[in-house]
Amino acid sequence: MDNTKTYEAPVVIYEQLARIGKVVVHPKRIELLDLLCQGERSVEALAAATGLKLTTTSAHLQIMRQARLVDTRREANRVYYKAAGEEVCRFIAALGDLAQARLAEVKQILSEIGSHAETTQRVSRVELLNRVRAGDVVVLDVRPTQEYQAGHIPGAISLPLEHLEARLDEFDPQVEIVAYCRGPLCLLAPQAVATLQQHGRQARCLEDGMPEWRQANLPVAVGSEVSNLRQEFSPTAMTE
Amino acid sequence: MDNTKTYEAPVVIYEQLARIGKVVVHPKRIELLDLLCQGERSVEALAAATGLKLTTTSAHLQIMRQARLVDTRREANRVYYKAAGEEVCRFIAALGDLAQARLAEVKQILSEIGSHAETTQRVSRVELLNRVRAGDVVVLDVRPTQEYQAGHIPGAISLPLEHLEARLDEFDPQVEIVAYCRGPLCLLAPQAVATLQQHGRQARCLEDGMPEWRQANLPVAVGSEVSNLRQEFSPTAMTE
DNA sequence: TGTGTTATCCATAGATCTATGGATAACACA
DNA sequence: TGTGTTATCCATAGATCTATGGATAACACA
Repeated sequence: MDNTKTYEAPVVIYEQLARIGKVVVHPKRIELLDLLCQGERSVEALAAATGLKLTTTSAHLQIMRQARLVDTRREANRVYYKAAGEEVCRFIAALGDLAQARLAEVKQILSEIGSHAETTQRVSRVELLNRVRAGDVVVLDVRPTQEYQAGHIPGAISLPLEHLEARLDEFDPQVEIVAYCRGPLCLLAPQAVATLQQHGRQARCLEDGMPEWRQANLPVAVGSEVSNLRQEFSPTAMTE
Repeated sequence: MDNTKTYEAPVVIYEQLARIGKVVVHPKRIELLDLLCQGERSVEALAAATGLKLTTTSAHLQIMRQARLVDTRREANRVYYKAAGEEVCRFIAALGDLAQARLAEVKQILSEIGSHAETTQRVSRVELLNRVRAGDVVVLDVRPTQEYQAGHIPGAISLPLEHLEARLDEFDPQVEIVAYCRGPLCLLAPQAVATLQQHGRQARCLEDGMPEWRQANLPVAVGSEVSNLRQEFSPTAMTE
């Protein structure tokens, strides 16, 4: 059978797809991409967030850049990376969906950590918007402060998960809390809700997370925001 | 900063996602998955289709099986593989979309090969259905015969691309031809249309390919089908 | 049971990838 | 220009992946 150009082109196509596949073969690169879907970050910040050495982080970012999945911007000494378009974030979301559909382990991890959280229905974005207007709900952003400042739901309080337990008594058991984080793959909010529920608070997760909120074209606030909890915190405490 | 279980769970999640990412890091595995989205295949058939040795093919399939992206069925001596659900095919489609959006090379390959084909609008599934009923169009399946037999558009003629040139004179220049293949990543139909147009035939591509036709819940025929071209071919010629 | 067919398992050479220390580059600011 | 900061480049040891020949397993059929 002749093996001329007729079949060569499709092979080339698959090699191109594999360039993108190459990015998502390494867990840390998926984590980096997921972070970059939350907003732009410097290399140093990405290294800190993922626990990688700076040089290793940079090496991973080069691989992502070669696949055209990230864009960069230089500002003074710093280079800021971000996801190169919505398609990238949608692809990562599709990867997460597939993993949830096919890998029992993922389902199990999600349900274990968020076992309490998952027994209660998640709050829809529309419902949250209405209740924020009505003022009968506390919105809690449990991501790291940096991500909160890059963009959060207006009126949301920043309380990174690791500080939640120390500040539990600031929450009124009578007022429902809606927590959110990075999205369906992120376990920060389910963990926060589990903790809150264990301590007698009414708490639920928002459906999905911040990137999905953004994609739904809902309002996004940036920077610090004055806390509207009963007790005021000092700004330094808020920004870690 | 404490590095206890708080941040451990998300890491585990990304490792699970990387299990799936691992599948699409190799061009041949993407090709195999794309083939398996066309219908089930024996290991031997997959080896033949991709040009891999049998043992290599089997090794790739094991990796895909570990990621739960394929299901198997044994029938006598043969083991038949298929994509483990629609999510798998949607994921491969998402990968293709992302590649098209981000990689200029992919756009270029697609437009080069199908340069003529792409200047003319593709035919929508609805339009094709109507015109098949009206009988004023020839539908051409240019995939390998095996894939045609696993499922094709009712009334379509099987003419694998490599035999097209030899049988060009069987097509009436007055009747429009609509060619289809495996989907947006497959270049068989665009190549066929380009060849047909170069020889003075009216030809266009169908939007997407067979998997998308299936997903749209449109009728699918299986097995051989009597040709409805002006000239009849012997069944042996039809089945390679 | 014996023979033939198809797929998987096993072992391994060679290729590729990953993490990282050290050097270098790009920049701000004195 | 000199110094400090941030990121990339370079080189490389060690880890992982790929292709494949040979052995084995699972089955049909005599």
